[in-house]
Amino acid sequence: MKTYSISEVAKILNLTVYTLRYYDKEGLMPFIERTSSGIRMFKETDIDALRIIECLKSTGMPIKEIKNFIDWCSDGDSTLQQRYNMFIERKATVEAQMEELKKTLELIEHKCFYYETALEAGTEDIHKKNKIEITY
Amino acid sequence: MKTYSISEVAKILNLTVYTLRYYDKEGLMPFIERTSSGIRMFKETDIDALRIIECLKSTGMPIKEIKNFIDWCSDGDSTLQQRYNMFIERKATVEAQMEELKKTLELIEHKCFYYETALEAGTEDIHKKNKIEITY
DNA sequence: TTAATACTTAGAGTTAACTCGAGGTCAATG
DNA sequence: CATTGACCTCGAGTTAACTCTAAGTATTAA
Repeated sequence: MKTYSISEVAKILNLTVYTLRYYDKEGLMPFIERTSSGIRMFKETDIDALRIIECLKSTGMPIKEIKNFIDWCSDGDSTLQQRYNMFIERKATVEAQMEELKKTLELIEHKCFYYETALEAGTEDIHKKNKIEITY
Repeated sequence: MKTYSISEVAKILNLTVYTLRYYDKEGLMPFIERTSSGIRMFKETDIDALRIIECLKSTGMPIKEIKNFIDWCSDGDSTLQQRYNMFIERKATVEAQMEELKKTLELIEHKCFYYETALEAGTEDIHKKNKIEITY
């Protein structure tokens, strides 16, 4: 079974070796095996696990909470409910984030339009009722 | 014209007074007027400006870059192009973030399904070809 | 066999974004 | 006229997530 070095994994996942070692130090990678001389050997399944970690991270989950999940995984079937609950909760937060982003995008698109017309007019004043105000 | 105190604005925008003062310290609020005794008086337009700041922040823009934008606003029409470019760029990053989130959501939904079936079966083993592996 | 290269650890340093404490001012109320 | 509460500044402290340095080990290539 092929294994990967830390720098190979860093390249694959677009992370730095520092970050990977930091994750290991924080207990996010209890599954990584080592050579007799202590060098980490990453299996394909380890890389998949890291992808899940990255996925959770991208939902804004702090590393300490991700560690809880990793610990539950090591604990086996007795923690299935917790893990399920966690993903259901994550699903809700991501959906909320998408809603947030949608609103953000709308405001930004409005501003794009605002500046487009201001550029055409050569001045922002066309958007101001009262020309003394500055609109941010 | 009605004005608001810092604590009122904090309540409206769901921020702390500490955060608002921090933004001011960082130069994000050069437009806020003060009473003769130095107390900040927020106008409606100031609150709108803060909403834009929050919007930019929610796209992941660091405060120093938001400050650039605020400075451009104070500089007037000569910076219209920069500000337009900035919003176009923000639009692109938000769209990329939405794509990212979509993928994240798919993975999470997959995991919800994974744990749902595992819970029904009472064990995670049903998902494993090789029952010795742990799947994270 | 020696040089280069990639790995190891422990622990210190960095950065962003708050977050707060101390000490002070000011306006209103009993 | 003293007290209360909301405001002020300055600067220190906190936290998360890296990011890096130093000192050392292991593997390969000439």
